[in-house]
Amino acid sequence: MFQAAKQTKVFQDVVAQIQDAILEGRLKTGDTLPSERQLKDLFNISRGTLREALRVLEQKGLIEIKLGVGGGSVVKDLNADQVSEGLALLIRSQKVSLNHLAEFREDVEGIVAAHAAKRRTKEDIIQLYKLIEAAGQCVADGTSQRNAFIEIDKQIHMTLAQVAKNPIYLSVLHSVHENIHRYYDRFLSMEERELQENHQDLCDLVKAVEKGAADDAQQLARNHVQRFNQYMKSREQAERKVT
Amino acid sequence: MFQAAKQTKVFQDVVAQIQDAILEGRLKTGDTLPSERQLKDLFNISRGTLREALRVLEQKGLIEIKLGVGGGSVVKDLNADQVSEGLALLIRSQKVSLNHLAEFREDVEGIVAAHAAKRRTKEDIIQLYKLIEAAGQCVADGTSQRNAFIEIDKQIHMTLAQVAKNPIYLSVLHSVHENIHRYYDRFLSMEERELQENHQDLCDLVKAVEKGAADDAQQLARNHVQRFNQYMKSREQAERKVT
DNA sequence: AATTTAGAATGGTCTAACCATTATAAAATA
DNA sequence: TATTTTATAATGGTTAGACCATTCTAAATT
Repeated sequence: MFQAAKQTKVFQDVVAQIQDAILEGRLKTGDTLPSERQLKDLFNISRGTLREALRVLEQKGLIEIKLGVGGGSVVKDLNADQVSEGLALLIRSQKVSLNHLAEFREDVEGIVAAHAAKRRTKEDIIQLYKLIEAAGQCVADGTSQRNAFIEIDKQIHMTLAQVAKNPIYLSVLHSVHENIHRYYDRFLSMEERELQENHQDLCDLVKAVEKGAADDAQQLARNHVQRFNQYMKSREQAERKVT
Repeated sequence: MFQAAKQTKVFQDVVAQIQDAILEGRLKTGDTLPSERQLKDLFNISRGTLREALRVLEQKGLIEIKLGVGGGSVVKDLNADQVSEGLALLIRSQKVSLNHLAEFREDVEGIVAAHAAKRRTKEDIIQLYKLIEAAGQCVADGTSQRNAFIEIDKQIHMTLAQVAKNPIYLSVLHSVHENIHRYYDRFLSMEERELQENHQDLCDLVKAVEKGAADDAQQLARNHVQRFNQYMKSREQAERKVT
């Protein structure tokens, strides 16, 4: 399956060979690569060099390395984790502010809603209404279910991205939510009134999507996100006063 | 509810320490880390383990490793490379099609143009007109300057993203262009008429940005990208017939 | 039958050496 | 003197072999 390695840097050649095998489907999600001691002989390299290659593949999100008997390198299902980590690094290095992220989210969620309104199927709508109902239940249960509500809110947004039928939006939105929450979770303490407002937003949004009203859906999604952003900013300021 | 208790793996601890130092500014862009043999003593680990950590940091885009005397690990300036590579992997693994990427680009370039129209300064406009002029020169010089034209076209789009004053769009668009060109360069063979059309598109777009007409700018940008996308698709079909 | 224990396979780490590349200083040359 | 060549040394790249830590499995024990 593999060839003996040669190039300027040996480990890069190994990375390229295994990566290609994965991307071309010769290695599928869930497949386990041979053990390090077998691989090093297959590639005719030392174990240290092989391990550098595996570490790179792991960091790329292509494999996962498990310990112990029956462990080894398992081919991972590709997802948005890398995009997400890239964004996270940009934020932590202060090249991107949370305001930038908030604006970006507002734009993207608006577009996603518009696409969703154009492409939704009956099944999509059914799924969305299930989530809306679950969210409503959380609101009815009061602020104790706040975290549950926020989780469902996120699920609704991600579902809309799926309904939009363009996986890039799914990846991008996943990254955005991932990073927004990483830095804003500490502020979350919505009152019941705010929960209800948010729930109403989502109801209106899903209705617009159901009707296929792309422009309405886009505007509703933008308003919803904007409200969230403003809430977050006011929370941030409140915290600064304390500090 | 709980978080992983401890980093059992030594190299991960080293990655975290160096990464934090970079992100918190204790290590700045261009700084050179101590040599591997010094670092391994500082961390009190073996060189192999240290090198695994450095490989991870390199893959994350945080450092660059140079060979020879005076070489070593240099702190890199963070850019969109990681986001870009993430997207590239998603495309190569066929989780994302080029049509998806084209749609995404159309949306994003439209929004970027709208933001740019709202936030442009005099200096921005001057820079844009310089690029427009350079592009016009390429068109005048005929199809031999095709590649130069496309390069300037790309620069105009990236400049608009800068004018939009949100670095996320810069990163995202950079990633999109990177990946579009990686897969479409082979098709590029525009005729003079098409070059002129594209140039006219860009002129109109910059004028709209100058006037602050966000909606117009958005629509013009979308049309421009859409034309490019359609051109690419027709090219792709033409190639398929040959095959 | 359930539990405990021992073994073996696998990744994680360490040590110590040698190879390959490259900037710099020394030496040779024009 | 100025330029070119060569040697040196520092640095990353690679190798080899050993041992430790984790974890699944099967044997041994209860």
